[in-house]
Amino acid sequence: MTRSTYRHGDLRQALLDAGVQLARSGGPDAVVLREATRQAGVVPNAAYRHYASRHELLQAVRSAALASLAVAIEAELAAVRPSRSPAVRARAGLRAVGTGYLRFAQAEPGLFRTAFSVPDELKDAADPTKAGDSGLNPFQLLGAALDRFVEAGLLPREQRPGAEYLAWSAVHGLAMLVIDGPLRAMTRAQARLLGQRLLDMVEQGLSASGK
Amino acid sequence: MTRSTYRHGDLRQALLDAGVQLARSGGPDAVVLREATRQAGVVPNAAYRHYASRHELLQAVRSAALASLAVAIEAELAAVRPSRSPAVRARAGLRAVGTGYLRFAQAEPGLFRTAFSVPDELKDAADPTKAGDSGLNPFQLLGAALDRFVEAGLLPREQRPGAEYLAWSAVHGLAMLVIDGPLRAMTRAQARLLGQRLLDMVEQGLSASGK
DNA sequence: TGTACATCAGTGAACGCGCGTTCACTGATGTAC
DNA sequence: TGTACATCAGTGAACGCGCGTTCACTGATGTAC
Repeated sequence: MTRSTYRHGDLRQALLDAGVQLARSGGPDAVVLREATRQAGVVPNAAYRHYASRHELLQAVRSAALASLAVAIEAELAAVRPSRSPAVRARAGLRAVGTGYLRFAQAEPGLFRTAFSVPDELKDAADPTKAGDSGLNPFQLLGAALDRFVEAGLLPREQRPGAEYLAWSAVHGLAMLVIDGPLRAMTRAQARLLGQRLLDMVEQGLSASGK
Repeated sequence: MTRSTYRHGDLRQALLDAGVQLARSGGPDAVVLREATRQAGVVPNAAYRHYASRHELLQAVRSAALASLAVAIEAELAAVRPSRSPAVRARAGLRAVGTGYLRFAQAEPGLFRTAFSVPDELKDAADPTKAGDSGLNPFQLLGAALDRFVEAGLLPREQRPGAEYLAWSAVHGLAMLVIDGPLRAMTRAQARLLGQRLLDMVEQGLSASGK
């Protein structure tokens, strides 16, 4: 790519876009600084005007990937058909979060893997660059869904703390096995079916009061 | 390392051992052919007498890692205290498989990550180099535990197919989040507790007949 | 039991690769007067 | 409205790095006679 202008215009954004594109097709290792500058039509070291290092660019890409995931979950939540019963609504909401997560992983495996490589400490999670349109990041969206579970009486309040890690584990594990692991030979339909069964399990497993 | 003999003795095994050591401390990317030869006290290209490529060495390391995982699960299974009730035995067996899996992930994160990088197609799973002392690989150990679940009447027979993927997902996801992901700041005790809660969820979620 | 020889495990030197990063620079832009 | 100048985004050239892999070799070992 060649430019007509000497100045690029918005190289910072162009590098980020290129980085996202690289992550999309090859995961975190594919986010190569030199390749991003190539795609932006710029000499390699020009990147250093905007990012202190390759690592910093990768972090920006990661934030963008997490934000995309949040948006995917929000889209699924928005599609939940309303219901008068709070319990039905709560179940549908949790299911929507899980479904959105799994769909995103399947549709954008490269971004998904990037989002969870060299990860956040949980405390960094509040960073707004990782959020979706609602201003919540994926983890917070899950938390909110579980809060509604408690309010609807589907989950004993004393079991609420940490419940996001349980639900998250199940869904995250399936995502990893399907996109990158031994289940990657599955068809999309098989994976979707398995995803729904998994969400059944989580729902049942969370709701049932501890033994 | 220097040798007194011109011949190495068992370079193939020495390279594998070095590879395992590298994977142990740095995951799959750390399995660097030149470094393995360095540790074996041999010139880099000597490796090609025994492995066709770096990739082939990595595959051998992966198999070894899976076998270690199988052994860890078997150890947990062996520690299950006997019970006359088949249901109690079945529950304890499944829990042992999950616990062994999580313990291994926590104790040997590098090997764990290596075991699941660039993974098997499921059909390759029968390879005996990936099995533990029982001759079963981790996936097969899980399957056997679930068979006992069915026999004990804890899982409807028609829900047995694919159930290993559900249980596996949950446990695998937690393992990933804890060793490599946003939960890696957790203490070992916290992680163990969370692991037990997760296994509760799986048990409850599998047993409950579909809604 | 001794010798000739084939085998093949390990050597030595070198390759090309693409990467991240540093340096001193140049030239377009926008601002101060 | 026009000119001088500071700013700083992007350039050009180069670095050292460690990697996987190929080549022609050498020399210890074990076997055949």
